[in-house]
Amino acid sequence: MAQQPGPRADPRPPWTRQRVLRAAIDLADQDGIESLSMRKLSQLLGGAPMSLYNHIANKDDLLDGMIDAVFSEIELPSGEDGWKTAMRQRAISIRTILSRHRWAIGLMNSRTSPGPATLRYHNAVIGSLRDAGFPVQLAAYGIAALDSYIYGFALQEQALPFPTPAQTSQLAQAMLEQIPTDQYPHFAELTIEDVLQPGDDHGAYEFGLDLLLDGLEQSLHKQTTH
Amino acid sequence: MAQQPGPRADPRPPWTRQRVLRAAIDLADQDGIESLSMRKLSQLLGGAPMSLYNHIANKDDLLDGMIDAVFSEIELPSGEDGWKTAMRQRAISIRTILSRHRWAIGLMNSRTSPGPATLRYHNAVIGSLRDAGFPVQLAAYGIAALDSYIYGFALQEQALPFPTPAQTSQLAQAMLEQIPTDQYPHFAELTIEDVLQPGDDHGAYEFGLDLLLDGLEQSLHKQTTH
DNA sequence: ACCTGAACACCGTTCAAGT
DNA sequence: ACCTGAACACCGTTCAAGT
Repeated sequence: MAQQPGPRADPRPPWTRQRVLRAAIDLADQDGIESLSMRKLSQLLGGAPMSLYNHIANKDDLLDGMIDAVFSEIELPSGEDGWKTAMRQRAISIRTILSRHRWAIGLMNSRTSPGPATLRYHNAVIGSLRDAGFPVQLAAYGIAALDSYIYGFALQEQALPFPTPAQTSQLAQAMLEQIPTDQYPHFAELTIEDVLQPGDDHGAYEFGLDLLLDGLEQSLHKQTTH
Repeated sequence: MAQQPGPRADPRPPWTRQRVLRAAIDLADQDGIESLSMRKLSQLLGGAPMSLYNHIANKDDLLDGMIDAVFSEIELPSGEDGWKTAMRQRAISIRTILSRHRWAIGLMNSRTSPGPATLRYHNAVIGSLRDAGFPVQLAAYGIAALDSYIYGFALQEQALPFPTPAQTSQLAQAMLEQIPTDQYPHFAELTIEDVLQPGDDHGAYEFGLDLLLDGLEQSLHKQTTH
């Protein structure tokens, strides 16, 4: 009986790269990327810091793996409902995922050795536009514009120190009270009339997104009718 | 004579907050934000780590000061040539400045105690749109869209590990050789036909920027003619 | 093949002591 | 008022030693 402890009995399952990555992502999700240290991670897994190096090369490799895991969470564009729908779904999917993995935003585009999920994803995104008739150059520009917007918006959302709109409003209120509002009337007005209003600003995201998508559609028509 | 050493003679001028911030920015510009440590900074200034704390409260305060200094470098919108020109100049100005201060990109929107230069800047940007007839809500959405694009584009440029297009092409070439290109044909095609071509892609930045500005102009007309 | 303790060269910051 | 050495609680990683 002691030889067959069953899957739940062992408090310390053997480490794998998968398990290490999962624990690292959970830690970063909960406590922020600045709390992710090799020492804390090993402690969370119930072992010594150096044991990690049997499954990952170093911290950089750890980050590469974490980012590839995040890319694997993004829904691939289906290609059935047209490029515009595909790009809108992509934008919304990334926003949702990055709200769970706020630490990932600055890293999604800065890893120089992309994993398989990252490559599959990028290939599908480009393919969605190319199949819809986008010339290579316009596809490149279009994706750069959309990605800039998507990651930039996420960057600004991540900058909010609290996840809920109510808490954010409260902080904005406190910030505003420390500022000489008569010197910055426009700033004060916009903060009061917009930032202090609750609501998760789904509107703001789609507003800019649609400006880009509609503009891209016009660019596509111009290029193809010439 | 020894009492009057002249400005160049003293190798260790007294530290001031100004001088500390300047040295910190220079260090971050040259070696990256991860190299900016209190210890290295104090060494650069020719003193002990703890001496820094006579001029700044802690590292967070140091970052606050650095970011406010970066905001002070951005040209304020003049307001004479219309909001569209003002916003385009703002976008180009930020891109130029963030190429010098790549470490700043992720921090511009995440500091919760904005300094005077930051407040003056934001107030001027909002004012530029409000004076042109933008309702508060549309100004807020418009700035959010533009800022997302501006910072997101900078984030992607910063992600490039080398500052010059030639070096970047070379790295992309090396990356591409390690990838099974037949599995990712769209990715390979775009990399070869776009990324590997030299040129600093001024075009890509203005392309997305104009999509947003033209779209914003249409939104403004719609709102004001109703 | 996988794990690990000790050690090294780093961090930011507190505290107490100097001038 | 400004500076600083020692100390504390942290880092990532190398190396040598275990099973």
